[in-house]
Amino acid sequence: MSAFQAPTGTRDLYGADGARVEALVARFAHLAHLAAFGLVVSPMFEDAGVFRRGVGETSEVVTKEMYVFEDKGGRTLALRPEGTASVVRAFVQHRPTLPWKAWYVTPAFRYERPQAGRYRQHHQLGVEVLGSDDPDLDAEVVSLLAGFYAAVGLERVELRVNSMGDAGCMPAYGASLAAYLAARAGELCDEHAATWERNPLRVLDCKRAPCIAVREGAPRIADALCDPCAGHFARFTAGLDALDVAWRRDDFLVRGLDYYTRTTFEFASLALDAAQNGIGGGGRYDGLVEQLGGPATPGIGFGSGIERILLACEAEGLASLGETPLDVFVVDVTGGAAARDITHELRRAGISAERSFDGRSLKSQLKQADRSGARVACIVGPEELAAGSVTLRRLRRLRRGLDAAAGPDAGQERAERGALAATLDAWLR
RNA sequence: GUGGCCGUAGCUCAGUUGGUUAGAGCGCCAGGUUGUGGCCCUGGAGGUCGGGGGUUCAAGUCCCCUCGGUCACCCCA
Repeated sequence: MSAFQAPTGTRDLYGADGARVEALVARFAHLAHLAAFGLVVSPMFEDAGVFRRGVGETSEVVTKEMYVFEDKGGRTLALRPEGTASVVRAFVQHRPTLPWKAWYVTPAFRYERPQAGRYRQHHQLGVEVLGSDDPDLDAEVVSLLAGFYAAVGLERVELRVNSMGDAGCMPAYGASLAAYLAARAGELCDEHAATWERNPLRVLDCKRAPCIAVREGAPRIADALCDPCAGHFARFTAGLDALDVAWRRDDFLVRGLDYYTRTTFEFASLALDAAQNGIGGGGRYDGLVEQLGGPATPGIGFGSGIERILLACEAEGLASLGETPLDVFVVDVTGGAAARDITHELRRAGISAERSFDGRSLKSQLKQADRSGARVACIVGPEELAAGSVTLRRLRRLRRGLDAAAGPDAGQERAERGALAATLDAWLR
């Protein structure tokens, strides 16, 4: 047991996990660029008020789980529990031209008991668009996330969508829901029997049988939407159809952060257990910019959890995600200068290359080459050094079809040092 | 924050009613083969038995506390 360990609920991602994260971020960045999103990098901590007002005073993410601390200047700061509030704060501060389309990758911090797929530091990929309430944009944003999951290789993903109305129709719906719940408050689960008055919408989201029974007879959001909100939702879902994004309406989809209006959506992995199967979600937040002191500006975005995506990939058996075999392993038993120079030369030519250090034996170096997964070993011994050449040897993934009886020298040949990169290009093609 | 289960080598785990220098497999390093990896053989490194306290002649083993992991609830990515 080492003296220091990663803090509770945190972990180190490295090796195969590190490669997977790299692949996820690269694919997301690529898709974001194709859709004209620009990267935004914001501080991981903010004035705690940014999250209190931005995420919502009543959300549990803020009331129970936020990492709040005082710095040496007496400022009350908080580690970001999610990405949207910071990006919106940056928008209000800098006022970029509209529409502003930003993507990000960020750690997020929540103080809670760790569990499968739930950590005190997790990582999210996301986008935000400020400055348009066009429902076609909603479809574009959701389509981006759906396309990302598809590009990663996930197939068992379900999209649920809903509309939470706006400041015009939501208060009336909240009142009618509250009136309905008041009449049946005794039938709710223990948790919500105590809290339904403060946030009646949360009852719709409850997974316990008593609340599920109660909500069956509850007023429906769909019936309560005003004409503009209903029209917005209809255009949004028509957009999803046009973009070939499969979706399912869920009247009870009520997300946990307070800022959502109109469009809300959630992607769940059907390969994961229900407890932590949410891999990404988001929605529209047309009042958030004002909440943070900016001019009335509509916005929409999503966040998707990298650790959850990794779990979903594992559950779907996508083992090869991020696997990028090394091209060449340089084996040098003449002192290391040749390895030093050849790896440099290959890398400059765009060929990935590794070598061993510390003057290991030929056997040891070849063993390392094998283990590295490299496709080709480039061997330099005294003979090659004297002749100005190298020996190229196919390693395991290039040896299919080579007869073992053909001898130890099968699948290898000499190449001139001067033509090395060109020869390897042909081998690796 | 509440509850269940679990902490022995880098990893997966054995370790008898408490009894001498705590073991195996895998992995790692070296050698067998001073020019050929994967298979095989031999050897080696690597452990304050999560930490602290207690009981005992004696604790990996029993008791208490604590830290950590894991799973579930809550909530969420």
